[in-house]
Amino acid sequence: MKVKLEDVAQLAGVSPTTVSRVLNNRGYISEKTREKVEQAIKDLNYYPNDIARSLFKKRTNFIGLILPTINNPFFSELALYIENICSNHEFKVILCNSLGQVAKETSYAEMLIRHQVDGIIVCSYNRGIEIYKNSKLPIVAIDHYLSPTIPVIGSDNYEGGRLAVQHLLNQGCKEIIHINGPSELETPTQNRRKAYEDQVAHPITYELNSVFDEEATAETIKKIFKEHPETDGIFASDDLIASTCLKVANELGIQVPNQLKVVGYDGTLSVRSLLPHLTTIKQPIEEIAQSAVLRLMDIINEVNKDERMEIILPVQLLENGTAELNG
Amino acid sequence: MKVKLEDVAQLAGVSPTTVSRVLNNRGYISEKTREKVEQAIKDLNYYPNDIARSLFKKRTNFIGLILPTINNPFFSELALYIENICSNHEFKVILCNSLGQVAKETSYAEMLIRHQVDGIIVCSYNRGIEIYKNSKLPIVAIDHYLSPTIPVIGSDNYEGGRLAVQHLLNQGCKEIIHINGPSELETPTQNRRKAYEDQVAHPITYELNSVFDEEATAETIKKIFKEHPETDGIFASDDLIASTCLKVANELGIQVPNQLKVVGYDGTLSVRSLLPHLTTIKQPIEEIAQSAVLRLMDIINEVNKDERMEIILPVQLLENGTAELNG
DNA sequence: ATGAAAGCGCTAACAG
DNA sequence: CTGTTAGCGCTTTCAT
Repeated sequence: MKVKLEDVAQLAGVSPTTVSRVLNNRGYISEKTREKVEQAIKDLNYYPNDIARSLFKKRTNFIGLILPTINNPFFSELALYIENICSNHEFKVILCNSLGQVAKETSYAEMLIRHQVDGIIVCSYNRGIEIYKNSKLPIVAIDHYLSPTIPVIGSDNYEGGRLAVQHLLNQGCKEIIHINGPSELETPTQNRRKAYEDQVAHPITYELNSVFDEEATAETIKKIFKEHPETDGIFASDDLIASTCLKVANELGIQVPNQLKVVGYDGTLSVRSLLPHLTTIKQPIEEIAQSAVLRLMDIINEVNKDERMEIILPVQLLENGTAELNG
Repeated sequence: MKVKLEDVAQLAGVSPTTVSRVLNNRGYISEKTREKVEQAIKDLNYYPNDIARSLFKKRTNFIGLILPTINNPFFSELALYIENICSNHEFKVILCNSLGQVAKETSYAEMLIRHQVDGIIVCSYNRGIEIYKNSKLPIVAIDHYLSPTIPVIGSDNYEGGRLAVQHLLNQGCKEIIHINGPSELETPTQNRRKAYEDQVAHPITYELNSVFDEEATAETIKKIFKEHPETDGIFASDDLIASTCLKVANELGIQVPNQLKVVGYDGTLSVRSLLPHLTTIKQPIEEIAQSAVLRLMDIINEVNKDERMEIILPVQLLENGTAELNG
């Protein structure tokens, strides 16, 4: 059997209450008693049962993190920062990969509620998860509008789009095409598209319906070059799509940046390391993580509960080579 | 207040036991009663409290996943599969990024114990975490020997090293250099090095002491070219290192694969997508995840508890271009 | 400065 | 087929 608080009390010759006091540094305890108890804890190699504690306290110090897939440079970097900040605040993270499936996401949300998590950070792509709206659970969303009562953290997507397209124009591109995810998703990401459309005379956006299917992405890109051979600039809504553009261009013998300039989006550490010459818009991922966690904790602790329903952080253009002639 | 089982019982006009029976499909319940209860559950929007349930059952259905950093293609892919398989088995995953720090890893392990996780999957690089050895908790390790009682899951590192070096030799390399992590870590990864040393006449291995510091890695690689300008082949112990080799070679005007051939290791989906021409050794990451989770569940459920202390899965050479003249 | 007792929300004997 | 009761391990009034 696992050793429990009562065993410690017995060995130390005190009551369970006293042991609890030592554990939590609460109330008055004589130095002698404290030492006895601490010795007993060591002797028995005792670890408090946080499940029992949570049951009593109605506070688990767990938060749920729901994202489409952790196996994506943006989400894994975000998750790293989120988990780190949480761990600094004594919070623990339950990882949920929704895989873009509504059913999965719903069942994760239910699981988290049943497990009494103190809050949830959502960065999924799914719409219409009613549970988010009905539940009184503290929730913050990253880059997605889930409901009017759920704060959104994100970066300045319009400005990011503007920077990307402006850069391509500055570099002499005449025929710029935009590639983005499905437009029916209500995500601030669509602001990248809006910025693009506001800046070019005849905007042409290609929509990907499965962002995580590289084959399909490659096919779409091939279609672009077939349907619009005059294309000399591509603004991709993320770096993975941009990377696929480079690959397809390479296969087709199109030279980058001479014949085609490409700007990506996200600027994760992984992509900057693996694809150092990709010009991209860098999101402030660490700041997004920080804001999301702090905002969530505010809601959990009921401070500034209803302030700032939207936090927008600045982005940055990284000129690395795929969109510049003189690198 | 949160609605609890008792509230459901009251509304349905039955005892808490009956509600519990409906919830768990245990024992005999009349159809009428079941319907009443289910209606009450719906009306109250009731979700069972898994914390209370866990306390009673002494089973949390939580497992801890300890890895150096989720922001790494290998670990994030592994984590995706692990979490997925767990979720299929009704297990939930607590994410822990040890950041390669012994203190962090120890405190994570303690946290997991206090939270009564049913088991832990460890893929960290840290040595001498005593807690793993002392605790009676079910643990499996991925690619690391933690103690004689802890099963290890990994792929065939010696064969992987052999394949990589043999390939470089077949492609005509005369002076092959190996880059690896610190040799004092007792990881099966060192078998990649051993295979290399067994196959070349005058093995030269450069050791990185901080695998996750790209700057330092780049410096080391520059040193290689300075100290051994005759180098015409590099076998890197992971793809990120290989990628840095490509970058440095590019900066130095060394042509790949003409003047220098590079073979990496891991073959993650991310790297294959971002760096499709990198020749590498592909680890069976999904199978590793599957084996680890199933082995852990066997230990948790006390079946085949002491069988198979080491599971070694096959690897595969992916010829993509950085080590072949005719691609 | 310390202890006794009640209870967090749920489940599982045991009765009936 | 359903209810009563005790208890999972801990914390916290309330006494003393």
